[in-house]
This record gives sequence, structure tokens and C-alpha cells, in this order.
Amino acid sequence: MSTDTMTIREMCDAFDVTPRTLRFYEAKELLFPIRKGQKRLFTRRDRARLKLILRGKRFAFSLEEIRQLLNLYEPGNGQATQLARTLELAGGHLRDMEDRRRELDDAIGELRAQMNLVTEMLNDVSASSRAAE
Amino acid sequence: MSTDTMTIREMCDAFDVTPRTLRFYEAKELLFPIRKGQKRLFTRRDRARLKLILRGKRFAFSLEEIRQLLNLYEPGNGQATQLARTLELAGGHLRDMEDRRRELDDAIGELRAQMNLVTEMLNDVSASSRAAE
DNA sequence: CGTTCCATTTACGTAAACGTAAATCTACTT
DNA sequence: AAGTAGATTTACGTTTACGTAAATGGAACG
Repeated sequence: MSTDTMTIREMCDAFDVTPRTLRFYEAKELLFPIRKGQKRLFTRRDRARLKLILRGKRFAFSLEEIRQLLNLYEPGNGQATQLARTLELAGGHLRDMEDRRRELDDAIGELRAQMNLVTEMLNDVSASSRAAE
Repeated sequence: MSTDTMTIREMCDAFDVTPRTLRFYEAKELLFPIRKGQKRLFTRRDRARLKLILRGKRFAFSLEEIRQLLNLYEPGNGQATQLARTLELAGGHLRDMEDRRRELDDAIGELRAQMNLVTEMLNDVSASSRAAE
């Protein structure tokens, strides 16, 4: 089987980010690449986390918010009270995302309506230009 | 009928932003409040734009991107070529938002799955603690 | 008329998220 | 052994999106 870990350059190519970004995320404790001598090796876990990080960014979550949310996806066999707390947080996050989904649907609907208006305006313009010949 | 315009304070209360933010958006040409003497008066148009601005921010658009997108909602009776260009831009934006919706749906699905896992873990923990009595 | 209360202007400050340059370090390669 | 090509470290720089403080300007109130 293949290496299962990726170098920093492979990561950059795969996710379209810079080395600086990956090191920055590591410094912020969002990623935990292992070290082979001096160099970083990114694991499957790092790749999963990076995917979630980039997704979070597209929805305007700060890196600090993302860092906390990442724990929801790795609730490392804790105490019952800890698991319950995780569920609580996840529930709040879920509601947040559902709200965003509604907002996004609204935005899409409004944009479509607006595009229809513009299309009509365009038809009118070209119709009147034909009539003027 | 009532004034139809709002003071800066009324805007701040209505949209939960600071005066600084509204002046900043005006400086960036995202809002165009009229002036009554020294003071700003925000119109219905400004309120519609602000709503779109805040929405855009929640989806990680930069103010500059938002400024350009705002024009899609006010295609001021231009030339046919101009309207066509607007439609083009709007189409791109629409695809972008539809992509985001798919991504958001994925994220919601994954989070729900994760919550189910945690719920099971929680059940197991409390079951084993009962069995230990 | 003096005070109080906002709004405005101007300008410097700040947090987040990296960019970028310089020096060091390996690891090959010729 | 010398070169070179990529990775790392360190540290200062930059952009975006405002925050914040100081000075100024009406206007409304007692």
C-alpha cells in the first residue's frame, strides 16, 4: 500500500493552499502533522481536518471557531458529561448551519428572480430595437 | 406616512452594527445615505443593500466582492450589452451559491451522522455504568 | 447662554490570516 | 566536495474590516 502520508508540497497541490498556510494551521493547532526528521508528514486525519477547515472558511467561520468545531468530529472517548457537552455544541452548530441553509435558499431565490427581471429587460430592449428598424 | 429614512442610530439598532461600520461601508461605496445638513439619512435602498451586505459576509464574501454583487440587484437601465454582462455575472454568482448549498447540505449530513455516533457512544457509556452497579 | 447629547471627521490602533524575505538545514546530484 | 533544490525557522510586512480616541459641530433643553 502507498505511503498514507503526504508531504507539504503534495498537500499544497491537493488542496490548493500554500506551505505557509499549512504551517500556520499547525501553529494554531488545527493540524498535527508528524515529523520525519525535520520535515512534516500529513496524515489522513490531517487531510480530513484540512477539508473541514477550508469548508468552514467558505462559511465565514474564524479559525478559532473551526478549531473548536473540529473536536466535534473527534470526540475522543471521553466522559459521559464530556460527550454530552459535545452533543450540545454540535446541536448548536447544526442549528446554525440550518439557519444558513435557509438564508442561502432565500438568496438563491432572490437572485433567480432578479435574473428573470433582467432577462425581461433585455428582451424588451431588443424587441424595441427591432421595432425601430 | 412615516419618514422612510433612518438615522444612523436607528440603523445600528435595526441591523446590530456600529456607526463606524455604516460610515465604513459608505466610504467603500456600498451605501449611499443622503445628507440632511451634516447628518446621514439612510434610505430604503440603503437598508436593502445593508441586508445583502450582511448576508454576503456570513458567506465569506469580501466587501469588494459584495460591492460588485450589489450591482446585480440594481441593473440601472443600461445598454443591452451591459444587461447581458450583468446576467452573465449573476449566472456565475448563482452557480457559486448553488455549489455552496450542496457543500452546506453535505456538512449538515456529516454533522448529523457524527451526532448519531456520539449519541450511541453516550448510550453505551451509561449502559455499562448501569451494568457495573 | 451654558450644558448635554449625538453625529461627524480625522487619524492612529488592532485582530485575523496569512505573505514574504533571509538564513539555516538536509538531501541529493554532479 | 560543491552545487542546488526543497523544507524549515524566524521575523517583519500586508490586507481586510473595522475599533477607538480626540477634536469639532450643531441642536435641543433648562
